[in-house]
Amino acid sequence: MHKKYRTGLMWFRRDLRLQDNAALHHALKSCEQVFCAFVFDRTILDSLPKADRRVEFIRESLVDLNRQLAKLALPAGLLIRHGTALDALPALASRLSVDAVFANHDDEPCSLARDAEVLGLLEGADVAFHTFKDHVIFERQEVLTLAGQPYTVFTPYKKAWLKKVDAFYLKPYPVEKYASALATRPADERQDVPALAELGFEKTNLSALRLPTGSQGGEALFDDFLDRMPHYADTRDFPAVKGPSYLGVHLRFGTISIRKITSSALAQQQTGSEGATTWLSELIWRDFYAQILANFPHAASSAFKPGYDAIAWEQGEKAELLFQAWCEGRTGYPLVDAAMAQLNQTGYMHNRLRMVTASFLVKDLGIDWRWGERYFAEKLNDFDLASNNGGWQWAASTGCDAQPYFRIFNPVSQSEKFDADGKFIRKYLPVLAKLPKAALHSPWLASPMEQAAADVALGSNYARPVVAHAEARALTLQRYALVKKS
DNA sequence: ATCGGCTTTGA
DNA sequence: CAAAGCCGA
Repeated sequence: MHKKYRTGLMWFRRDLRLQDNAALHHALKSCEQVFCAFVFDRTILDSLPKADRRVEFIRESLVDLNRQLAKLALPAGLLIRHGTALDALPALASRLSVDAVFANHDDEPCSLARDAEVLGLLEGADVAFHTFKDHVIFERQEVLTLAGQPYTVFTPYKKAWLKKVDAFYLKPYPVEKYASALATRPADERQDVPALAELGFEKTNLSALRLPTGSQGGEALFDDFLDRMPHYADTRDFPAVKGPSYLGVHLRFGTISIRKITSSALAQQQTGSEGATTWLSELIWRDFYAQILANFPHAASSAFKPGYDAIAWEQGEKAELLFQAWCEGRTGYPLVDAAMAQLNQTGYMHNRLRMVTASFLVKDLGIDWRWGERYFAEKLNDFDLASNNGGWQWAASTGCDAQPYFRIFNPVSQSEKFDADGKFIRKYLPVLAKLPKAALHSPWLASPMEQAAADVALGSNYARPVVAHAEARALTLQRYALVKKS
């Protein structure tokens, strides 16, 4: 059988799986032999904290990937580099005498710029660079309005998405049956994955969190979610309930196939499952925001709606202190503080709470949404620029299809509604655990006797509210009213 | 070009 | 039930 290339290189990035992988599939089909590589990219890694759960997640997922490669074709395995992509890719291509490099799309602005540079370098060395859609169902300009423009409102986008989706777009890209094209890893390459310390990182509490890594972990989590999917619509809003799929981090690093889980959601939807419909909607949100970022990259650094960059956010020392209090979960609003504790301790935050904490930062503290966006970017295991940015802009009312600015979450009613018996708050704020249910959502309203009986001393072992919500709300309405005049 | 409709609400 | 403003057909 004649193939287009003799030797290819599969460059893994945010697609750390062998099942249903577009670029790998195409590489194996078009090359007689395919090497597999991963680069721990210093341009990304060097700015991360020394203990970062994502780096550990990636490393463990690579161990899994490496093991699976060996299982598929014994002499195969990952070639791992610690450096910059700009150095490593041309070097690998030259060392292995590669005719073409294969990778999956990553449409974040920095990644696109990096890939453009890599393309230039490879072209100069007469090496082809092929990239493929892999981590969304529809990307870039695939779903457009009748006028041929990208959608900026979710609901019509979703309708068009659902109309367009069919078996063709959900078909897996098989890998296993082409495994014979996997190349033998050169004998002088190390066979294991570097330890965290070798990469300059420290161990985190990842293993204690029992967050399964690698595509094996992704599959296990998805299997676990399948039984819960029918209840998703009823359970997803309550942070104390195991309602969500917890697949965010696996979608982020490609340790689960979006086509596989979307097919499953669509199939369950056919059976009339409301939960599947709601969950599918969440997957479509992910495509929506990826598409927004690809078509409107300015949103990565400024308000989607230009006028909103004129808002005068709080600045200076007072704002810094309030921001610190928010980051560390010391705002005095239990649901907000418990949510931030969850983020800080686990790298995960329940989606409902992402909205609550974002709304609180922007609309109660009057702080620039980008500060919060940056903090989430540093802490979230499942951090994805497109979704994180979209979520923050939505909460700040600066985005496309944003929440109207006068809609301001009330942190106490959200707490009463979505953590009614305080199970979540008690878990992450044990200091409040003894407060009766009625006092838990707004401890400052509890009588001194009640507080004392629960060993709560406001201003000492738990914060007093840093702002009064009603006043903050009024201020925010003023702050945003100025936008209309610009 | 008009018009229905807009994830997640607050009071 | 009130609260902009504009997207998308």
